[in-house]
Amino acid sequence: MPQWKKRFHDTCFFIPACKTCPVKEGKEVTIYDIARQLHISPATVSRGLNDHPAVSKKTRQKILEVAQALGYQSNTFASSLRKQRTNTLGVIVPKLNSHFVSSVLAGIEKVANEAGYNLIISQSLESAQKEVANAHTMFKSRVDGLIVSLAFDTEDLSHFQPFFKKGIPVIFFDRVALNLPNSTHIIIDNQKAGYEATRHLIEQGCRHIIHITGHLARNVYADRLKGYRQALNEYQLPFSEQQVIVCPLDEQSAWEIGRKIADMKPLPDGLFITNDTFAAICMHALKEKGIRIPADMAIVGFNDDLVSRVVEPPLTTIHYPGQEMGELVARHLINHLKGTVPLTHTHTIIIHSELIIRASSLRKI
Amino acid sequence: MPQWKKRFHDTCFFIPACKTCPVKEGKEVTIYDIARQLHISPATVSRGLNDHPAVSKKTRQKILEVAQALGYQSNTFASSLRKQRTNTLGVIVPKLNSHFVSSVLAGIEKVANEAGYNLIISQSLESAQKEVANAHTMFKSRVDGLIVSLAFDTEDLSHFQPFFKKGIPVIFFDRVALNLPNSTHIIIDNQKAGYEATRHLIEQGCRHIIHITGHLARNVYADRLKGYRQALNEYQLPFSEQQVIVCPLDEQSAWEIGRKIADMKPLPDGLFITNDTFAAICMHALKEKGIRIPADMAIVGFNDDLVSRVVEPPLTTIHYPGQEMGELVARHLINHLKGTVPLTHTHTIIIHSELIIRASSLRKI
DNA sequence: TTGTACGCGTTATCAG
DNA sequence: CTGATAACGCGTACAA
Repeated sequence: MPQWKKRFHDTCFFIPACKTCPVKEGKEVTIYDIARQLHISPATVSRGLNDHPAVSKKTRQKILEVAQALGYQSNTFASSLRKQRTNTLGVIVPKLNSHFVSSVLAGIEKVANEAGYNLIISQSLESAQKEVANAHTMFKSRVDGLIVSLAFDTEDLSHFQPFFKKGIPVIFFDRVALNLPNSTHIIIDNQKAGYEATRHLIEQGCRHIIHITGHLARNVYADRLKGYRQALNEYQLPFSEQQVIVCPLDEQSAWEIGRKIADMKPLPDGLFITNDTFAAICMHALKEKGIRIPADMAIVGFNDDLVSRVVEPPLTTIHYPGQEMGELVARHLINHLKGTVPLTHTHTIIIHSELIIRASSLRKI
Repeated sequence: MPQWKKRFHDTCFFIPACKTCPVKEGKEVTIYDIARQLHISPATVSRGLNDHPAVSKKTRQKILEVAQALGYQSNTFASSLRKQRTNTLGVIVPKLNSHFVSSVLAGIEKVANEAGYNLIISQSLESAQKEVANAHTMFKSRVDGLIVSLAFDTEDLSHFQPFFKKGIPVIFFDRVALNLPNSTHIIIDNQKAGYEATRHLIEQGCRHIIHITGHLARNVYADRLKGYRQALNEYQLPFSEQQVIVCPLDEQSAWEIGRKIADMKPLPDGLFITNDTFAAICMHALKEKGIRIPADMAIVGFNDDLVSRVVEPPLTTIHYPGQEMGELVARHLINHLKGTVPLTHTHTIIIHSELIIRASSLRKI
């Protein structure tokens, strides 16, 4: 007698209707329980549950019924152990607490769910060190694929090497690592966005525009700066290093820098800030010092976060579709995992972004 | 010869220095590889890696060295399968995109990490239906414990039954289910908070205060309403159903209701709104209609979200410590899992909250 | 202190 | 179409 049948209580072995035996209290229901119930082999049960073509309609039907009746739940661990795949995607983002990021996550989750993938989400809280820890956890969890938006100050990317070595696809969005070979990036055209934001300010009559941005190791900030300079250049406005303020884009520095700008002489007449929340706080600090927005100083932010619609005056900003980006990222990764699309070469996808003009930058010239 | 040794390449079996055999390219490193390298049994390796007391310092040392050298990663699936535990906690929250929630998550993550637990996070997006799906996923992922803050409109709680049946602890925070037996809840005193917010408005001279809140099936909203009524009662102010507006607390209804309130006759002189973002948008809508805050109408929000500090005027609100709450929740759950603390009876922990007074409600009486 | 042998629940392979 | 059997990698009685 095969080993697995031994688990069956002796007296019940030939009594299919015995409800007490196959499902022991407190024990998980397994394919063996189903198999015993139907007097077939576990192998057939497994096939039936996985829609294997080589199983008759009738048996499949019966298997599903009994599975249902017994409340069977496939054991992911056994399955993952055997299949060497987890059907899980990892996601590492800088912060969960932003409109953009949670839109992206919603998009990723939608696509992942539909494709039968689970998600492990973690935030680096803008710390490279925590990002390394998160990547490590993801690797240990043996995710089938990884989706990343880099932390503020990540420079060394070696924590992704294990993934590359093992052939686990890594795909970046927004805060990407373009110099990394064999990876896919999904971004907006940050240079263009920076250019348009700056040009808009210039067209509104600004001549002395300060640019506040984050760590230039991040593509998003470096490219927006390029766009800013391109616009200045095109309109033959002077540029000096002092016009660019690089800082951590957190709440505290927003207050500090807002106040510092209010004291600048000559007072700048335009601000291009790469973060809405930061811009909102700055604006607040400036108004406290009696500076009128946009009359004295026009402001453009970035991200179209909710806060941009709530501050006074409403903030001109750059909008880009988070949900869409998330869906695209997930779809891309999953297609690759399913072998539909080879992801061999470095690949960059650029999605649309647009300038949303609101009162914070609109003024008569 | 034991079965596992067979995997070893014949010519290498007695040659410990052979680097090619034990670690096959593309293959995972297992405890067998380490065992072969050291000519000991896999059992010893397993014990060594798990700090089992019955293993000599010397062998443990050697095991760790080789593990390090080979880049060994314990296989979670095999381990979980064997141990019947996953060392994973599930977290279901309504929305990731809020200051409060992401603070809580940061707290949970901190404690969970320290205790060696992994996290699976998912958002219900305020939909009961999605919450059910998420709970199901968590159950299939066989989390060791579950942390939940309920969605807006969840009424039926049967999706948590499988957890209770299987003895998996479920712990609620903020949006809890107090009528559920055998579960722990961590909350603030919402009635007290509601009372203090309302009393503050009354003390500022408000006599006709509107309360805007969410679905009263949720404890947080029901209790705040109680507090609101308690304050009115105490100051012998009249109460009618029309003074309470129950609505989905989303962006769109914020605009609508803000405008509706501006047209009310008589115009109310105070608003107590159970959500900062909603309050911020409302305030905006009211100001567009020429209503002065706080002179014509004083406003109190809830949550101390970042937006409350950025709107104009800054919003009086209720602050409660998200990070602390998260740490407490996680610590409680983990203590229970480790068997330190029995979580048998229904148990409620109340943590501190406070009214933060800002300009939106401050006026001369 | 260490080794042996087995089972956790699935799935892949091979043989009917 | 179905069954038997052997892994997947780990942890642990039981034995030595």
